[in-house]
Amino acid sequence: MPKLGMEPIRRAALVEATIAEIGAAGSLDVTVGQIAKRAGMSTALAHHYFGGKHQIFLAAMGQILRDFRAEVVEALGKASTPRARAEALIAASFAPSCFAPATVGAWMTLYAHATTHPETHRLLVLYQRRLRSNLTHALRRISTDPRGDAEMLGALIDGLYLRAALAKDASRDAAMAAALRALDTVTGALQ
Amino acid sequence: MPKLGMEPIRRAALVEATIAEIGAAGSLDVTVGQIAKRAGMSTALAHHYFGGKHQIFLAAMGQILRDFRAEVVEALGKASTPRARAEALIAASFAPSCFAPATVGAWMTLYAHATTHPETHRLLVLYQRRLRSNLTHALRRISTDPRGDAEMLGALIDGLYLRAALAKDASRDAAMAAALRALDTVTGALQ
DNA sequence: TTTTATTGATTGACGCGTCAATAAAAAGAC
DNA sequence: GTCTTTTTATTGACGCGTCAATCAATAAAA
Repeated sequence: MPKLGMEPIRRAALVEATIAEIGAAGSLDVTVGQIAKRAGMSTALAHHYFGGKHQIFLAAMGQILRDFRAEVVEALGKASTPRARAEALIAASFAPSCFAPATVGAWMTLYAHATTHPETHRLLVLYQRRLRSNLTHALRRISTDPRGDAEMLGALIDGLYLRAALAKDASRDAAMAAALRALDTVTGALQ
Repeated sequence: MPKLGMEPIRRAALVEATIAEIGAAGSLDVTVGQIAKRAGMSTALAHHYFGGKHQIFLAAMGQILRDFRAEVVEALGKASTPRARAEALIAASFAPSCFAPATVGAWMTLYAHATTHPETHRLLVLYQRRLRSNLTHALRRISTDPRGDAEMLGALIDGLYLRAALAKDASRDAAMAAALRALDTVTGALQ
């Protein structure tokens, strides 16, 4: 009983199932069969709509980045001062959703695959460029070297996230506190 | 023509071949067959000496960490002042050998697998603990908060490495410079 | 003759992607 | 308003390749 206009629904279901399956497995060692099963369809249909496994994964990673971006813009919207903008960026980077198993697994494999797959690499640089741009803008009035400090803070956020996400006792708060402390140090002279 | 005492030789050859193959592929998507071929033996022999693929990879990652550690202790040996020790740790973390394709690939997959494989996770925390310990010791006399600053610097180093290693134009120098700048900031008050 | 070294061949499983077939909705023909 | 055709949806089955791991067999050293 083919209902028309299923394509967007199926695609969304597959992306969601992919993220869920990545979270359950903790890695990208997930088969198309598992994903299709969770999404309630056959493997053939998954291939029909996406063309291949790689494209399914790419869509899933893109979705995760889009979700993260939504969280960022929402947090930035509530911030009025430069300082609040910087804090919002940090808070978004260490939001609970970033520590969901699926998100962590996706990020780690994003890193691992960035070295080989150019499309994956493009997704990663997109994220990094946006974060740097946002941080630079936030620091424009409260740092003596917005560019350099933004680069430093961006790398620090990634490093802290890496450690917190991989630690068994997900120490979200400690990581966020460390990032905020660094922000204090950076802006200390102008505050 | 079985020569005796081949086991350590074969194991070393397999580990070396694994690292080389990871570098060539840029990821852990490497088969036992490829590794064995590069090491000049049959897949059966590789299994005979290591028992399984996972153990071969684990041995290779352990070797990479051991190589890194050797580089660290050598750099630390040449350093006499606390400041020089901190600089040596940073220099070792951004040494050219850390940017060899094989090393980058191994690190990224180490991160990716740490979420699932406990043994891999143990290797990672071993590295992190050592780096933090070394940094804390180096900062003991030149920072007002050696513990906190060591944690921050460690995360910063990881984050900077992550970005530099995955950038097409491997910007080693810039990353190292950023880390040294952060060291300046941290020790500024006591210098 | 026992232990160590070594491999070709094989097995068993798994997974991606394809294809033919089925079914129903939409669009066009008359 | 029926009949036909095309488009969209959907799946079971399967081919083809890959790969990890095993085994039986061979050969030399102890």
